[in-house]
Amino acid sequence: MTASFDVRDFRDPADTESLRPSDYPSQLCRVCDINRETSLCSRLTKDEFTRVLSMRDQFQFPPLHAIFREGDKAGHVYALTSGSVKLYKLLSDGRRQIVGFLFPGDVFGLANSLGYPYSAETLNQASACRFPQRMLGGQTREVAPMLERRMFDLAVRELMRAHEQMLWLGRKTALERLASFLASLARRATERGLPESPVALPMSRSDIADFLGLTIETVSRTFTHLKKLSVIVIPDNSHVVLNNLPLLSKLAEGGGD
Amino acid sequence: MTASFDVRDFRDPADTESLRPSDYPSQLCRVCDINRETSLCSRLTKDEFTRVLSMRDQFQFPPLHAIFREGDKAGHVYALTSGSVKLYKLLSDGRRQIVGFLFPGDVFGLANSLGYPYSAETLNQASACRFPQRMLGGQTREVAPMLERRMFDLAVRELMRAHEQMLWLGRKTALERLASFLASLARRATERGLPESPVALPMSRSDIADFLGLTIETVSRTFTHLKKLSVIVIPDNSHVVLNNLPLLSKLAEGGGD
DNA sequence: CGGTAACTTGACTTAAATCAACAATAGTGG
DNA sequence: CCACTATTGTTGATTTAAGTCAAGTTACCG
Repeated sequence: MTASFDVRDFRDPADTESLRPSDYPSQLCRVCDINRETSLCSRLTKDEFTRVLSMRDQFQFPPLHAIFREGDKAGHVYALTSGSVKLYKLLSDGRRQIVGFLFPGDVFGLANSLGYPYSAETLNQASACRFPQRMLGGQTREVAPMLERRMFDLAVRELMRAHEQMLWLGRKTALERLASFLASLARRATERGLPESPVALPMSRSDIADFLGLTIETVSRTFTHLKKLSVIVIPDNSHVVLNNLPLLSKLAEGGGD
Repeated sequence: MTASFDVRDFRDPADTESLRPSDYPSQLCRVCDINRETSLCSRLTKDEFTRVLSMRDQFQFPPLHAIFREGDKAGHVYALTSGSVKLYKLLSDGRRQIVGFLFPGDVFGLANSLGYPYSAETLNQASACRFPQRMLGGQTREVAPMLERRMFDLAVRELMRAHEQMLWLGRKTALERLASFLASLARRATERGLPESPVALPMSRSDIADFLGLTIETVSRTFTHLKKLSVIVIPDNSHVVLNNLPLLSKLAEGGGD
C-alpha cells in the first residue's frame, strides 16, 4: 500500500524539451503548470523557478491510476497539470465519500505526520508535478518563498471549497446539490479559460453520487429532473449543456419554489 | 454588516502587563496562545515574536458575539486563545451549516479576495489574537517566516478536519455522526491537555444539529440512544461523560451491528 | 415563583435509499 | 463489422431513516 508510482509512469519534459528563458516566468509555466495567473508556479522569479525545477518530479498517470492511498506516508505535494483526479475517503464497510474533484491548476496531497488523509486516483489520463513537502516551510524556505505563498493560497481555496461542499452535504436537497455541482464545474471551467458550457463530466455517475452524498439512482433521477426543467441537455453521459445558468444557480441556492 | 468589532471589546495585555523576556519563547506564549507546542506562535524566535507582537491585536468577546459575517471584506486572520467559536454558512431561506467549532489553538478567518467564506460567532466568553492577513506571504515575509509556517500547518489541519466532516455528512448515519462528533471533541480536548471525559459541549443542541446536518429532534433522540447503550452519561446538557470510548469509536465508524 | 427558551418524546410524513428490472453504451473478439 | 458480454446508467415499486408537526418536560433567568 505504500508504493504509489510505477517507474514506467515517470516522464520528465526537461529531458526531452529544453527550457528556453522566454518560457518562464512571463507567459506560460510549461513545466509545472498551465497558466501564469492561476498556476502554482505563477509569479515565481526566474531564480526561484530554476530551483523549483530542480526539485520537482513530473509524472504522467493512466486513467484510474491510484496516485496514493489514505494513510500512506506523506512526503510530497502534487500540482495537477492536466487531466482530472478524485480524492476520496472510505469507511470500513465500503461507503465512500469523494471529498474533491481536481482539475489542472489544483493542488493535492497536503498532509501532516499521520499520512495522507484521503486516497487520490486519476479519472482520466493525467499529469502532475510533485514537490517534496519539506520544501515548504522548513529550514529550506529560501528555496522559493513565492511557491510557499502560492501553495498557501491554493490550500485556502481548497478549504473554502470544502466548506461549500459541507453546506451542500448537510443542508441541501438532491436537486440543489446536483445544480450546485454543475454550476461549480462551469465556474471552475471558466477559471481555466474554458467555455462554461458544455461542462465535461470526466467522472462516473457513481463518483458524482459519492461526491454529493447520494445514490446513483438519485443522481440519475435528478439529472432527468433537470432535463425536464430544460435547464440542461445531456448529449452524452460525460457532457452536460447548461441552457439556463441563471435558473441552475437559482435551483442550487434553493430558489426552486 | 462590515463593522465586526466593538471598540469596547478591545484589550491589549501589553498595555497592562509588561512582557518579560522569560515569557517567550521558551515556555508559554502568554500573549497569543496557550501552549508552546501547539500554538500559532510556537517555535518563533525572539525577534520574530517581538515583531509579531507589534502587529497583532488582542480581543475579548462576550458570548454569542458575531466576530465577522460571511462576505465581509477579509483583512485579518484570528487565533483563538480562549473560549469557543462556531463558523457557519447560511442559505437564503435560513438553513444553516456549521462548518466548524473552534477551541483554543485553532485559527480562523483565512479568506481570499471574495471576503470571509463563513460567519464566525462566539459560543461563550472568548479571546482571540488578530493578525493582518497581508502579514502572511506578501512582500513583508521577513516579518515572521515561522509564523507563516505555523499558519500553513494549521490551515492543513483545518482542511483535514473539513474532509473528515464531509465523510460524516455525506455517508454516515445520525448515530455514527454524533458518535464521531463526541469522539472528535474528546480527542481535541486531550490535544489541549484536558481530560477526554467529561467532554464540554459549549454549543446548543441546535448548533450540534446544524453541524451534523441533522435536526434538533434527531440529535436529541440520538443522545438518548447513546445513553441507553450506556456509552455516555449526560450530567447536564453541556457535558457528556464518555463511559466507553472504544465502543463510541466503533459506533462512529459504523461498527454498530 | 412565573415565564420563556431549550430540550425531549411521540405520531406521522417524506425525501432519498433500497430492491428490482430494464436500457444503453462500450469493449472484445470472432 | 457485427454479435456477445459486461458495465454503466435509467426507471419503477417499495422501504426506511430522518424530517416535520405537536405535545410535554426540564432548565434557566429575571
